[in-house]
Amino acid sequence: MPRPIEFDRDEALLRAMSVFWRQGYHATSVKDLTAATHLQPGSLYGTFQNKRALFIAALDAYFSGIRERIQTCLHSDDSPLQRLRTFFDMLIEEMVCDPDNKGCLLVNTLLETPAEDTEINRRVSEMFAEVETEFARVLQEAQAAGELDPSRDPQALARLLIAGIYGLRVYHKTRPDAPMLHEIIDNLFFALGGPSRH
Amino acid sequence: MPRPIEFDRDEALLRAMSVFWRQGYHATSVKDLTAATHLQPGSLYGTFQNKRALFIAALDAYFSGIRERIQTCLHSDDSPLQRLRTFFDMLIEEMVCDPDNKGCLLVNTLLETPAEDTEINRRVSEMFAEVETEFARVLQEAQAAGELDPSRDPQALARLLIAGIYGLRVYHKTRPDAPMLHEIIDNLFFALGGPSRH
DNA sequence: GCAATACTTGAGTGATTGTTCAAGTATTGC
DNA sequence: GCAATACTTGAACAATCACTCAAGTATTGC
Repeated sequence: MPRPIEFDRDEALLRAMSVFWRQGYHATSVKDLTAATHLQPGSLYGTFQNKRALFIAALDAYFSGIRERIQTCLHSDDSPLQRLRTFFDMLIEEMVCDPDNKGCLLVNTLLETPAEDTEINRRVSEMFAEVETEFARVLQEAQAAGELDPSRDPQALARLLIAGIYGLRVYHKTRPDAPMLHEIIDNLFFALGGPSRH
Repeated sequence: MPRPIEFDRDEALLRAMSVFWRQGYHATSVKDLTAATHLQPGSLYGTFQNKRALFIAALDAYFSGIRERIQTCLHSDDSPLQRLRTFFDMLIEEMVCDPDNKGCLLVNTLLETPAEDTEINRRVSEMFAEVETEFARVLQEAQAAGELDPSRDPQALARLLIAGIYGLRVYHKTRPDAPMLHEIIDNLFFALGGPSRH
């Protein structure tokens, strides 16, 4: 009996995410959002409570896209360490190919959000914790395969790799140079034991 | 003949910097700035052109504080690698002790500023380039002292260390845990060759 | 066709944004 | 004490902010 919704909620969410990604939360106005989503303020607020809630929904949408690509990358039939290496190579490729140089919405959000905002900080932290767990799992596989010294702590090394993602993301902002970023990862993988096996 | 300025320009700048540091550029209003500096809008704009120029001045003030501490740290009479290590330990101590968990104004700025804003991005990038050069110099010393494999590229390793700073800064936002951050640096220094000598 | 339903519209809310500027005031050289 | 100088003040600016809501409109079950 009711009039059906005309627009695609998910498509609007993706468009909103794209704006937040490019500009950050504070620099994005509701006007920007209505323009990007082609939604009137009324529809926007009817669908997503308010600007903040829309932002949080955008964070979730962003991460679910990431999660997918991480899974396929870390479950290929390459060797464990090679899979991790491929992940970082892919990350660099993505960064370098982005003409807007937007970086990662999650990392940007971590630094834009004040520490008092526990909800957003917790949410994003948990997302990276999930990736960290995946990394640790692959590192354990590497130990089982004899690729990684069994005396090393996989969880600790997973944290190093996560910090490596952060490092890449910020470094890229200062100097978007693919070979140089690859070299940073070469040297980071040195920490996993021995020279890179490229 | 003219009436002398009543307030201390540098003190006002430091107060403004503190607000930008805590809240970021966009989240800081001119009202926040007048409140923090105890300056009326007129005096603020008379002294520092506008909000943006004040922000850039704050970035410079922030970095000159950093530069000083880096210099003393990297010129102690410890061994070269130990000096680098001490720098990172100091960095972690600072981060953990900050009750506001503000992070680094420069890193925060890098991620908040869109890539189109070349002026601010260039300025901050150059600041880190200066630190990178210092790191490379110390790493060369380490090679001369037999602490670092002479076949490694000091400049490349300096970039890894800079990325390490970035990594720490972001990781700290997700989990402010000192021992864990130290462990990340332990593992990062693994990449410089061999286990940490702590 | 007729209620009933609820999505869409966009003008309008008050608050806040960054910025300006004329009026007021304090100091100095003479 | 008197100009001359210029710093200080804060009200006021237009623009924008996030957000609301009554009016308009399209669809459905009957």
